[in-house]
Amino acid sequence: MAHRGDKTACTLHDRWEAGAEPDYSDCSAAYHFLGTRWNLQIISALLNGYTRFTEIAQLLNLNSRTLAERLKHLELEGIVIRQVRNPIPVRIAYGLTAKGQALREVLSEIQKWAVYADGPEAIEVIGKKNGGSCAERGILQIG
Amino acid sequence: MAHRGDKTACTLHDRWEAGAEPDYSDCSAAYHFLGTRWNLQIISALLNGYTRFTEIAQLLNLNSRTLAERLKHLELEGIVIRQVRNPIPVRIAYGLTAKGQALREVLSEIQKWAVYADGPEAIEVIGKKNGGSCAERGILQIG
DNA sequence: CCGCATCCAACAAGATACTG
DNA sequence: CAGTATCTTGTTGGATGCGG
Repeated sequence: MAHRGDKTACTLHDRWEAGAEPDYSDCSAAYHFLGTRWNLQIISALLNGYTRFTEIAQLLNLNSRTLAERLKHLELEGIVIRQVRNPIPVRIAYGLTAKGQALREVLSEIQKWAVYADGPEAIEVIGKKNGGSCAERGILQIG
Repeated sequence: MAHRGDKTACTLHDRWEAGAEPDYSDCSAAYHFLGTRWNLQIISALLNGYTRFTEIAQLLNLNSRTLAERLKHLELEGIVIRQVRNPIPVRIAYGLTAKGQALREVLSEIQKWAVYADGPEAIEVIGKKNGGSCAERGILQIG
């Protein structure tokens, strides 16, 4: 996942120097982070009160290796806290920092979008599996 | 179970029909989609008015193979439209459907979060506008 | 047992070259 | 310009195994 960094490198400064608009510049880091697989789901699980490693792994059907890796990243980002609750048997509780909890707004927006996206217009796709063609609906406007 | 090869035209509906549990929320499909690499950045670019293939590729430092793949996928999801503007020389304009534009709210929330997240903790980076070292603080893991 | 590290197969993304 | 073909590299995730 380090490919892009080599080229684009430090996004914030580079974009400023390049004269890019603040619109895009500030959040390429956030996009990259949120666009990393499982991060959204993990945060969602934590927001919903799940705190244990294996709980989350089972909930998301995620193997332990990847989960451990993601949690470590999230910890380094200051989004997740790791608390050792019990030494033996090992009991660890994961939770969100303030910065992590601030993502609740984002996740909430995503939920709203998901409902909208599944609701009005994505209804006739149900005949999947067979034809395989997924999108045939009339599409609307262009930016 | 393999969450791996989801790349093949796996739509939102495919996901929940495949047995994604609504346990933690009913939008795991949306999480999966938004959590797919490059999708957020591509949508952001489109929202910001970029319409051309090479434009987007350069903006994101993304190679053409992956960009083509992602755009095709986004088209199948009904989020992106591909319009042929000129046959020769080939001129194609990409844009967002209504469903895609509805993501503006989500991206906007992400921006807000990014500002907040960079604010209190990564002040040094934001403070200076001219060149120099990119990130002292570890928040921007980009890479 | 629980959390996590290590090894390894499978797949996704990058670089480059090439077509219309 | 907008892709496709192909080869190479990097990342992901399952199996396994270990320390506590």
